[in-house]
Order: sequence, then C-alpha cells, then structure tokens
Amino acid sequence: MNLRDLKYLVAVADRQHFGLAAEHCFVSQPTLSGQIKKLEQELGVCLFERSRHSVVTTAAGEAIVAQARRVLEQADALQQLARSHHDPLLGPLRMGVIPTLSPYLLPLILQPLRKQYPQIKLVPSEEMTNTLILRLGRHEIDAALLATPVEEREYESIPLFDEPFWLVHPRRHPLSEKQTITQADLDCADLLLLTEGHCLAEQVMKICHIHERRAQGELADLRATSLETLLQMVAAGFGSTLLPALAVETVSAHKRGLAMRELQLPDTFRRISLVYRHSFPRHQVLEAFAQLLQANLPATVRVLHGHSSVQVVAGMTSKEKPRQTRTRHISNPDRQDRRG
Amino acid sequence: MNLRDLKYLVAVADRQHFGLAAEHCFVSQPTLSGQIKKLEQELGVCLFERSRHSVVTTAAGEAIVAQARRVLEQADALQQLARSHHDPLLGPLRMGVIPTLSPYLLPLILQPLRKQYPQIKLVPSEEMTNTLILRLGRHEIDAALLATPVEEREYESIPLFDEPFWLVHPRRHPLSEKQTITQADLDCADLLLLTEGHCLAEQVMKICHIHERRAQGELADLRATSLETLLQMVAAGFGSTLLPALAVETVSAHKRGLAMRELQLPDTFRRISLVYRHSFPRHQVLEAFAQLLQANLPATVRVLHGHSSVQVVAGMTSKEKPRQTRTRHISNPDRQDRRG
DNA sequence: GCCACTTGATAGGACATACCTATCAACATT
DNA sequence: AATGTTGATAGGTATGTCCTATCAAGTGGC
Repeated sequence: MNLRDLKYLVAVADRQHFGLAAEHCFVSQPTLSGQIKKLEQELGVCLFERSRHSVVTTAAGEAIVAQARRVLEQADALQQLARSHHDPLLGPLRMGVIPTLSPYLLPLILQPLRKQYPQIKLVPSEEMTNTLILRLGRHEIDAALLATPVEEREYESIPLFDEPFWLVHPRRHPLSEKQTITQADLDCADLLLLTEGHCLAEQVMKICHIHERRAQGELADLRATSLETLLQMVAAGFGSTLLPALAVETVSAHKRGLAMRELQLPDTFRRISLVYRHSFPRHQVLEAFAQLLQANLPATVRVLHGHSSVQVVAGMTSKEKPRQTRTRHISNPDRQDRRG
Repeated sequence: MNLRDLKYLVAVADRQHFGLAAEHCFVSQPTLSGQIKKLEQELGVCLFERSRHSVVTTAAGEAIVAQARRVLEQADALQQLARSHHDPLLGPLRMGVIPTLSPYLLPLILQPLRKQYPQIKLVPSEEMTNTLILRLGRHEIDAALLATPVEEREYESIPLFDEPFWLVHPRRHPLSEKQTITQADLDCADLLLLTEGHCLAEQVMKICHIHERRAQGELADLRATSLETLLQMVAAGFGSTLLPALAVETVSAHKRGLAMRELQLPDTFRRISLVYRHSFPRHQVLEAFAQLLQANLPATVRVLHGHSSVQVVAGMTSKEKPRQTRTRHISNPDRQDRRG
C-alpha cells in the first residue's frame, strides 16, 4: 500500500470517473486504472463498481475511501509539521552556561535575541563545565557556553570572545598602593576562590600559581559558591580575587569599598566558546546565536571574529556592523577602552 | 513520501540503531540508511543526529516520528477495514422485492438466512418493478426479486422459481361449477386486478386476454392496491382473480368463502428471478442468497436449479439436499402435490 | 599498541515498479 | 453507420528500491 495509491483512490471516489481523476493526479488514465486495480487486489476488496458508462464506489469502497482520507489527512499533517521545522532557527535551543558567565551574559542577549530571532526559544541551564559536557553528550542540551577548550573530537567550538580578568580587592588593601599589578603581585596575593568544579577557580589558581603555593598550605580553605558570595567575602576583607570582565560590569556600580582594575598581564583572560556536538544538525541556529551574542557584548571583552563557519544566515537582518577587526588568537592583548 | 519510509523511520526511532532497525524491516542497513536520508531531504528536516557510536532522534525528529506513527496507525486501520470486507457475504445486501412477492416470500427466508448466513444483513425494500429497476441502476439497491425478465444487458438474472397462478373466486360463483378451468373460462372471467404498475396485473391481463376485452370497455375500473385488498374484494363478491402460489399459502387458512385452485393451463405461472447489475462485485452473496431462498420454498412452486453461476460458496454448510430434479423451462407443468 | 568488531555511509549493479503511448472493446450519441 | 466516450490492455522506458561489497571511524580486548 502506498500513499500515492490512496490519493488515486480518493480522486476516483470524488469524481466517479477514471479519466478526470487521472487528470487531477497528473498521470495517464491507464496508470491510474492499473494502480487502483493493484490496490483492490492488495486489499482483497472491490472498491469500485465499473460499468461501461459509470463508476460507482461500492459499500466497502465507501468505508475504505473514508479511511484513506484519514490516512492522507495525517500524512498531510506530517508534511506541514516538517515544513514548520524547515527553519533551523525554530524550536528550542537548549543552552548550558557556566555559572560565572550566565548571570552576566544572559541579560545582555535575551532582549536582542527575542527582537531579532523571535523564533529561537532559548532554554538556558546553568551548570558547571563537567556537568554541561556530560549533558551535551547525553543530548540533554544542544550547546554550551564554556570558558575551557574541549578536547574530545566529538565536540566542536565557536570561539566567541576573550574575557579579561580583573583584580578585585578592598579599598583598604596593600595592593591599592600599587600603580600597576605584576605577576609577582598575583603570585603572593591573598586570593579567595570559588568552590571546586568551577573552571574559573582553576584558571585563577593557574594564573596566580596557587597550586604551588597550596602545596605549602599557604591558602585558606575558604571557598565561595558564587561570584556574588566571593565579592562579599572580598568586601568583608577576607582577601582579594580575580573577576571576569562581564561580572565587573554589573557589580561595579553598587559594590562599594572595592577596588577593581583590569589585569594587563599576558594570558590573564579566559576564552569563552560555544561548544556543541559535531553531529548537531542545526548549525545555523548556533551561528545566528553566536553572531548575535558577539554583537551585543560590551567593550570590556575582546570579540573573536573570523570563525570560518560563521556566516550570515538566510532571513537574518545584517544591520549590525562588525565592531572590530580580527583579533584572533591574541595572547598579548592590546589595550582597550573600558567602562566602569 | 511513502508509508514504507515512515515504517523505516519509526523503526530507527524506536531502536536508535540503523542496523537493528534494518533487521526489523527485513532490509539491508544501507537500504534503510538511504531511505531515511531521502526522507530527510524530502521533508527538509534532519530527523536523526548521527555520531559514530550513537543515533539520537532530534527534537524535530521526535515530533515527526510521533506524527508518522499516527499515519501508520491510520494506514493499519485501513488494512484491517479492508480485511473485514474480505468476506463478500459480509455487509448489507440491499434487496428490492415486488409487493406481490415480498410479504409471502420474506417470512420464509428471514429466519433461515439469519441462521445460515448471520453475516448477511438483508435490507429489503418493497417497490414495483419499474421503481426497482430504476433504483438498481442508481445503485440504491444491490439486487431485486422480480417476476418479469429484464432485457437490458446492463443487468443479469438468476432464475429462482416458477410460481403458478391460482384462480380465486367466491364459493358461490359460476366458476365453482366447473370441474376444470379452461382458457375460455379465463377469457371471460369477471377479473379483478391490482392497480397499474404491478407486474402481476399485467401478467393476469395477458393470461386472460384482458387487453382485447378492455378495448371493448368490458372490464370495471375497480383496481386493488394490494393482494390483501384484492382478496377482500373477491370475498365481497366483486369478481374473481388470479393469485400467485406463495400468496395462496398464507391466505388459504383464514380466508373463508373463497374457492382457490391452481391453474393447470400452459404459461399460467410467473418466473421469479434475482436481478442485479452485471457489474455488481459481490456475486457470492447473491448466489448464497439465491441458494438459500430456493432451499426454503414450499412445494407449491417449482424451483429452477442449474443456473451455471450458482455454486456452493465457501464456508457454507451443504446439509440441505436438492429437493427436486431439474424442471427447467417447463411450460407445460407436471401435476404437483399441493397443500390447502 | 594492535587487531577484531562495531557503527553508519558510499558505490555500483540487479531488479521491480510506476509510468507513458498506442490501442482495444463496449457503449452512447449523432 | 459514424463518431465520441468510457475504462482496460499491451509493450517499452525510466525511476526507484534493493542488494552486495566496501569504506571510514571508533570501541574494546588482549
């Protein structure tokens, strides 16, 4: 049995005429006759009573034609459904974001996203890197915004931007005296960290050579569960810390008693990438998302353009101009304007 | 799009594995891969996310697979429906019967029919010959029990039985004196007739040469609308009439004051046939019906066997023995036992 | 680290099926 | 009788589906 045959069937039933039905189906009359005959044999039921000058649907035929209509109706619904999924931007985009990025990045893009790509339904989830990668592998999320490179060849990345680290300490603190911060200052700073599992904690430890120092038992075991808590601990005078630039944006206004400045040392930034399964079929939505995200970043971060697979997506308005020339793979960052 | 492809689709979706799905569909894995790929291109939607070691249905795929299940479900219902129509005996058999036969024949066969062929749903309608032929042509009925041969090649007939005519007149009537009835007796009888349109009226007029007599204005215009009325008119002394044998069966018991005898003259019977469109596809139900009807007739009629297309239908119990040797095309009937 | 085994994709050829044109047989109309 | 209509049939072609053989990439055991 075949959907085509069923179409032929209802065409004949509607017209009680093989020739007209054939015309309607854009096939020749013998073709249609043959297919109807085949269908009748297959079903074991005579569907039409043919006489020389008329065709009449049999009683059994009436019932079967009615059912055939139901089949075709559902098949039609399937095609409409498929058509509604034609737009790769459409549908949910389940996006994992690390906790040290999510609360500072999402507010920047939610509104522009809804404005420019209303069909993208962003479903964010905030978890730590390891969890996100696990969930990515389990197809529970479609992509993740991570600050660490992913090695597995199963995954691919679109580098989005480099986010400098800022040194944060109480106003009344020895570091306030320093005109410029050096690596030596970092190496001996009284650093406060996030709990284990946060990639930010790892990165800060690496930048400040904390692994070596910890071996000497120098560092307190005091760990914060969020950047918010961390800042409060700094404000309370427990020590200093490094903060990613986007987090600085939001806290600078109302956190008093804190001194913050961007680190100008080499490799004192983290690279934020959009990571996804190599096999994820809706590249376009990721590319659109990445492009929109980059277009709505503040100047405190360094946007990375030039990812080969990023292209203007069909139907996308291209009114946003490139804000920056290529600054790819910069490990010795230029100075930049900054706010706050 | 094809129902086969949809089967492949749900097979893969159910197993998340091309090889197993192919096995389930009794095709090779490359075949299945190719068809799924074709389907994806046709629908313009990626249905499965394939990686080296796993297959996962995409979000769009989930929706489309669910719809595909609905299509297949309806298609399956169609096949079941067709299967339920496999038995050609099944379903309604819309049978037209002429009024001078219906009330006397149907009681004889309804119970045996229900007992032997419970799947046949007989839908009788009682109308005059012309109307029945019209309705037959309009496919409003499937067959008709008529007493007149039908000439059009569009229709075919199964001759069922010859029904003798009986002469009916009041006990106190000149004809009561006669030992035997001759053609001359008929030619001058004071005959009462059914209204125009009844084939019986035509036949009686022909047998009794009433057309010639009417030209002379001899006959009263008094016409009965039914055999029941006709008998009452005879009982009331308005005249005599001819009655078909099956009608005699039922009235003989309670109609008093009437004398009835079977005519022994040539051609004083009518031939009852089952008439149907040549193109009617369910021959079997007609043959089964004809055979059952013949098996349940009283001895007052002469059953006509030997119709070439009458055969024992599959599933039919053959416990009824032939009650009579062939008496086909007898125009000079043998004497027969008779009741009443 | 090597080798057997698994996965789905690809290539090329065999076969089945659906399609076409041309034609027929039966009937209706002119 | 001639013409036009109906659906069915015949024979050839093109498309589509299927197979086997093979590949590429990855997994797991030893």
